[in-house]
Amino acid sequence: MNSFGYLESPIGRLMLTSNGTALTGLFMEPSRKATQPAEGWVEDLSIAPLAATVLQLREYFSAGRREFDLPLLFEGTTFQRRVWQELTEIPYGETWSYGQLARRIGNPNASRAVGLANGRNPISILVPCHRVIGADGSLTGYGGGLERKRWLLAHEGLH
Amino acid sequence: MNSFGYLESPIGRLMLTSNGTALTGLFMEPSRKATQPAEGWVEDLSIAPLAATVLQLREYFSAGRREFDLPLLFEGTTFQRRVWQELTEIPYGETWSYGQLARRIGNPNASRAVGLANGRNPISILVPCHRVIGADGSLTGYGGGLERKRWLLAHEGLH
DNA sequence: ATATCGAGGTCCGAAAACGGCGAGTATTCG
DNA sequence: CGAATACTCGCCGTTTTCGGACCTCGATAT
Repeated sequence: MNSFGYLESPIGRLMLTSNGTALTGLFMEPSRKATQPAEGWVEDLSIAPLAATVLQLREYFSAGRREFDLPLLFEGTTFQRRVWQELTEIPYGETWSYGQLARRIGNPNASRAVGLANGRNPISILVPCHRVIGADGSLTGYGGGLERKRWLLAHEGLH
Repeated sequence: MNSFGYLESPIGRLMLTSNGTALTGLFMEPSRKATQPAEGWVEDLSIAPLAATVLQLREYFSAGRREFDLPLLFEGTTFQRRVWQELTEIPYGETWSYGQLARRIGNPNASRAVGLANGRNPISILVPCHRVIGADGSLTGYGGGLERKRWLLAHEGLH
């Protein structure tokens, strides 16, 4: 049973989705991603994975929570899952470059592909794709808009 | 809720599948088709569509039932559904050629494509693809093996 | 700063291959 | 001479393959 729900946050409304046992998505509102719930989905924030996510996100935004402990389910290609998995290794308040990430997953030259996979990250914030920036320190891009990327990094004490 | 179950028959074990309200598949055992139930499926022959199918199949095999009255759900392309729908019009104990069938659905030259769609028929026996043979009377082919095609036609009093 | 080029995964559309055929010609055999 | 086979070729929806284009980069050269 697929469920979803919304949560207000300092960077706008967030949409959460779950397959019932794990979190499958966390999208920012005005993005061209699929923020529309699919057919047959049920709006219900009370199920365990979503309720826990709401709790921890609130703590992240207001109480300085630095890490998350939630069941995540990555739906994507092998390469994408490897990238997303590795993203969760980036510590709070730290940034890596796309190239660094590429080397970490064993494809030293795949930095551009990493950028692509980064952009397809279905679980923003929790999978901190916002902590990846250009090798020269520029922000380069962000699915939810550079404004939010800047906000998140600042919130984590950077820049 | 997807359910499935097995039924022994004179031509071997049959696998039945249902989406809960209609029959979605009837496969013969040693065929390279997906006779493996997919993840999340439940083995349960007692639900209405499957129970009714079992009943009517038993009558077909042992008591000479000539027609079926069951809720079928065709999952396929537009063309395939048109072919499968038309297949159900072939009377018991009769055979059509692939070309005849092609003409019936309005694509006189699509006899070969009809053969393809025929081979993809997900609901064997009930959708009597075994009643389609070559224009010269040869059996040509059958997903469950020519042996079974011959058996079924003989069972319906042919040859 | 800006331009250039090379890198790798993914998406998309085009093209080709693939069959449970059929009709029309050859060939082969009594 | 027929009447079976064998071969050829066109038919058509589907599947697979293939080639570019695209992109949240990075290193190098102006």
